[in-house]
Amino acid sequence: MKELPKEFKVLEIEEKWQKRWEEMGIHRFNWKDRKRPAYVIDTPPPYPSGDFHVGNVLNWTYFDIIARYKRMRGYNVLFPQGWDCHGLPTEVETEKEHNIKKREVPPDHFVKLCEQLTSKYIDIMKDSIKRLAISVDWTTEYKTMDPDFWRRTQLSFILLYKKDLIYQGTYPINWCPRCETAIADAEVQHQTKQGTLHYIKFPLEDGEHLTVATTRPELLPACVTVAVNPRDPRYKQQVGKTITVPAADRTVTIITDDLVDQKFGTGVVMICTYGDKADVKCVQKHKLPVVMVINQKGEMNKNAGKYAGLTTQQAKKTVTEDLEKSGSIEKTEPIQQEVGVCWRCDTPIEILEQKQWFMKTRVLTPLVEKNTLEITWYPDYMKKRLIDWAKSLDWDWVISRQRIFATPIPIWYCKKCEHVILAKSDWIPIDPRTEPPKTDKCPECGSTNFKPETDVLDTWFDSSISCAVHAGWPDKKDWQTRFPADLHPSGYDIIRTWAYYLMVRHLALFNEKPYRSCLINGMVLGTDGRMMHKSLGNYVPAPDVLDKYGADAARQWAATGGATGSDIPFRWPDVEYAWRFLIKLWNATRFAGLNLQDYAVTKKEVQLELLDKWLLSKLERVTQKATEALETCQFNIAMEEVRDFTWHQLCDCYIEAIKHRLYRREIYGEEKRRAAQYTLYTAVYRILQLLAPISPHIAEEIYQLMYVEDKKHESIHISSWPTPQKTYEEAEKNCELLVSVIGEIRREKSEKRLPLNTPIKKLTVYAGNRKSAHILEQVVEDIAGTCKTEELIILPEKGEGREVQGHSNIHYKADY
RNA sequence: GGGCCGGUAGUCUAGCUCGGUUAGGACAUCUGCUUGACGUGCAGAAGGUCGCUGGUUCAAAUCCGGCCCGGCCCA
Repeated sequence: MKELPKEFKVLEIEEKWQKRWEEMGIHRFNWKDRKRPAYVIDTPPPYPSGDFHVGNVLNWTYFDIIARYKRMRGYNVLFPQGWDCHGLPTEVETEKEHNIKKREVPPDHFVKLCEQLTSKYIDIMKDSIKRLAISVDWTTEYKTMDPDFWRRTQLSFILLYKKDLIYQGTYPINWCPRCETAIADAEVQHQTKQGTLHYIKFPLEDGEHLTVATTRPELLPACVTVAVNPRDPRYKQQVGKTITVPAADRTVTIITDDLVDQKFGTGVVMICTYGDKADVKCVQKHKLPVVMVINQKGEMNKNAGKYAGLTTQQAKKTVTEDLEKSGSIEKTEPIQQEVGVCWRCDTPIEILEQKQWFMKTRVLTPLVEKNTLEITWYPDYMKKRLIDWAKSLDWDWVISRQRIFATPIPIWYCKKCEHVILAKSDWIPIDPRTEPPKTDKCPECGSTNFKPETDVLDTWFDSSISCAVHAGWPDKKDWQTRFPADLHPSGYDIIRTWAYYLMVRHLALFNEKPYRSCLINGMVLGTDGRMMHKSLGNYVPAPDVLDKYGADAARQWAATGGATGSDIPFRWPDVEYAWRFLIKLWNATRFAGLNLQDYAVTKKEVQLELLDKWLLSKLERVTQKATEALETCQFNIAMEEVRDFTWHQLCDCYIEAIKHRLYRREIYGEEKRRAAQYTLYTAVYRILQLLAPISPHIAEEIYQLMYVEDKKHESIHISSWPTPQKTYEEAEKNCELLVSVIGEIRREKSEKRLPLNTPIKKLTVYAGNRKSAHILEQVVEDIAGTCKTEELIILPEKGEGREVQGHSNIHYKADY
């Protein structure tokens, strides 16, 4: 057994073990192991943004704790690591960096530039992940931009196409005019914005008019009807009449629809192509004409007449001015409105009708619900978010994107007959933008001229097959033995995307749920209580924390910040407290080490004192509680149990009370010293084991110095998780008396402003009855030794003096 | 408008599933103290209408109803 150095050099130690673990390969999954059960983590591949913030620290710590815990429980843990590379921000940044427009260079060239940028960011994030000691198996690393990965994405497309779950069609979709691409419902966020409600007069044939309230006068050229609620008595007479749309050369017929809210504006609304989803519903229901007035860049097109060429903002202004001139505006008023915006760039989205590729997701909703309910959720109520989301979807998933850096859609079209040619599974990976189909002629018309599909796939189409890919699909024949994954971790903000897309895609492909349990983390809040965000100035980069206090402390903050699933405020004092605990543990084990130098580990029975049994019994309870807590992902409880036991039970109470035995064997004897040594040795090792999943470096460092020769595991992280041992219930109960008496004496010394090591000349304890007296007699040495008592008398009778808190029949008198 | 979550000392948080201990802890505050591992420490102290309200119960932070406030998601 080696002595621990006086100083605990956190950063040095952490770096050392991160390297050694990688050399040892203890985090690697054994693909051939048939003995140990596998435990598969569906690591969400991060998007390589180059940032690793404390929010990442939180969620990565959560599932790394599970990974390390499960390894110690004897599982063959598959903890893979991928990168979800494709994405619009990378395209935008690449354009900026090289001062080019993506459509101006060949797609394969642009993709190369995006790949370079992505690789740079992956390296940065990889460093942070390693510094946090996330125990991923780096031999499994993959990038969704690698052809070997997108081969799988394309294969999934082919399979779903053949299952008739993918179709092409012209439907309304969400469109980001800045990104110039379709986006899915999940990619639309809602913001409250200040808008203006315009009350516009629509002339009736008889010279009267109806007033329509709208926030989007620029859509007047797209107005195809005017609607009122069928139960609205104000407009009963007008239904069916013809009305003129101002600013557009058009008359329409007034209809009724239940969707119209009588209380909004005047109760008369215009239906256009498309102001919102309600318009879409109304147009479909009444089979109204579609008049697209906005193009893909967010500009008015020729259908907008004189407004063609203006942006929607300019058009809003110009139309309003025109209406004012003609006296068509009755009034305007400010209004708070919810606007759908693109989640990547905050640009208000438009609803356009376009030819796109879709996956049939809504037909799977009952299956999604059933499987969601079969999954274990931590915490349980989070399942509702997924179910509610799935049920609320109005449209199928639009999977085509008008971008470049993404997985190509493996489709060509016959130039002559428009026949769709789907890639065969042995053609992929293939990029239709640069490669022709591997066939001579169109199977329909025999033509040899093809044109490629230039659209690409939604990035979620890559990342939503991760569970199957991690398991080894489609190449490893036994991939289904590792599927579904045991754990899918996710923030609650991405349940509707990540958790949902995984669910719907794996169900569609394999008719099986992708994961058996789902671990949800909350958001990290800044010290001001608001969600941590760069723009709010309350942002803390992870390296700041790691540089100052190290990974073990940062991980403790993550574990103890709050209940799993709830939002966790970032607090420097918490990290500092965690760091102080590490120092405390270091010093306690250093004390143990110094006093264990002559301790020989043998199987020989030791004669345990009451206090030893008390500590060992408490140790078993902590073990049990920590185990139960980890089994249910209650990291805060697990850590607090270990921390509280170590700091208070072991250090403040037990160590202080055995010093006399350790230091003065000539008085107390070798056997009692050995019992204290055995107890210390056992307790410290157990603490290290319980702490290992949460603060892995310090646990390893102390283990390697003090225990490796005896325990012989290459690393503490592959030692077996402790199973419950014998408890001593009577010793626990009796020792509470001892602890109370010592506590009362300390309190008295404190009140009298005396140092704790002030000797007591004579201490007389009135135990109140024979039973208590008998118990205290067994621990006289502990009381005397801890409280520096020269003469100690225990009497069974009741007596005068200071009352021991919690034991009203016990009193004592101390003479100093 | 709907759904979900939260409201516990100055601040943050645990406990609520399954009602019963003096409501646990951290930070901050105050008072002391070299206990031969640790002042990065130790021993103490003070600080609470458990959002409000009604109900169930012998008993409610905990269960049920209503309301108020905050957050998130969705219309």
